Amino acid sequence: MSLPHAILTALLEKPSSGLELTRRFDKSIGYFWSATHQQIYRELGKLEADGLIRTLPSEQPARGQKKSYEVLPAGRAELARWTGESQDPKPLRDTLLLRLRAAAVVGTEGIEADLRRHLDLHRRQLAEYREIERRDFPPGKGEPEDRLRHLVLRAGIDLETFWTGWLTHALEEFSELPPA
Amino acid sequence: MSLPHAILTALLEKPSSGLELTRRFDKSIGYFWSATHQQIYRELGKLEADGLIRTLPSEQPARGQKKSYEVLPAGRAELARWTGESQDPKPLRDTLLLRLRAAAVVGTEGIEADLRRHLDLHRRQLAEYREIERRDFPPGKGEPEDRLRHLVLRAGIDLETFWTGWLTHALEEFSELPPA
DNA sequence: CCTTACATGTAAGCTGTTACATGATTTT
DNA sequence: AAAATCATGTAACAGCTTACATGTAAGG
Repeated sequence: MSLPHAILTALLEKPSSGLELTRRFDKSIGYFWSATHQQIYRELGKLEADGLIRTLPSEQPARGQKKSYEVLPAGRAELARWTGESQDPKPLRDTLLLRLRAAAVVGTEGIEADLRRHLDLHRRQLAEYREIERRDFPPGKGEPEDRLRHLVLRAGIDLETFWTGWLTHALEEFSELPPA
Repeated sequence: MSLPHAILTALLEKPSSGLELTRRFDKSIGYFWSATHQQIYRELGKLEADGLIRTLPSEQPARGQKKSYEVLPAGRAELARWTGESQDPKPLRDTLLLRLRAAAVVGTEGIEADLRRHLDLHRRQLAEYREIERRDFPPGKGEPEDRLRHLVLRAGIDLETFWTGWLTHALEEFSELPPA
């Protein structure tokens, strides 16, 4: 149950409307926690009902009208509590690895092209992360909050580096495999 | 929708009962696709209803009695189709990275201890994978199926290597951060 | 006006999680 | 005979996905 906390974090960084949040979940936040607009609207309703956020007083709510939210003290407290809590890492669930394991049984027909496609996607993502790093985190120390955010971005960079490396290796293996 | 295909793969590798599958999902298969026994029993029912698997003829089904399944030709065909299909990689969803991002806003209270705990867990997992590699994949070429399975295990090893490296780096950063 | 983009929301279905229920087998 | 373990299953709920519905605002 992390979506409400992802939204609280986003709103603390900057009060936003549902659609603005959706946009931000397609970028920075979405790099490690994705969500659709339906998830976000539903969760905003719950958070408001629970008294963790409220609509900005300046704007009057109406259907089809923009409605921005900000975090209340109770919301900040809940986020701090959740952040400091001990949590177990979730077991991995990766379709591509599963498909490779299946391919060992039913044959590799068609999967090599998709490995190439994934490699390309991960290379693009890696390039994007590196560009963000160059732009937002110039060499030098910076504020503690920036160092934490840089650390998170570093995880993204290292993960994409892993995938591109592993996929490259996988494709080499395929080129040595007997043809189907 | 990958659980049925994970089960088909497991059953092709070896016909099994629900509980045996559950055990195997706690080990090898579960390293990249986890599932609880309730998910497995429900899915076995669906797969049987869809004519993709059947109970072994030798055993008569009864509540509380062991009931083993094997894959039918239609099941193998469906697995081959799914394996060769083009699929997009799922966006990352990682709670630890989210918590770090939240910590940049609400403070790092309590999170450092959990980073240490995660580092320890990932080190153990890495050691386990390396032991499996040593035991099951001795140097030398081997059969194509084995090379594919080795490739999958390699992904696990490289992923755990990434996490241990990144967590070590993260803890170094924390030691340089001003105390809360 | 008409279309497009913006903005919020409803509904249904599927997947995953947690707690519990029931019968069979083995051990003490 | 009781207790523990094996094995399968039911029920309820929470979370995510997909498709659709509704209204507003801006540009041509």
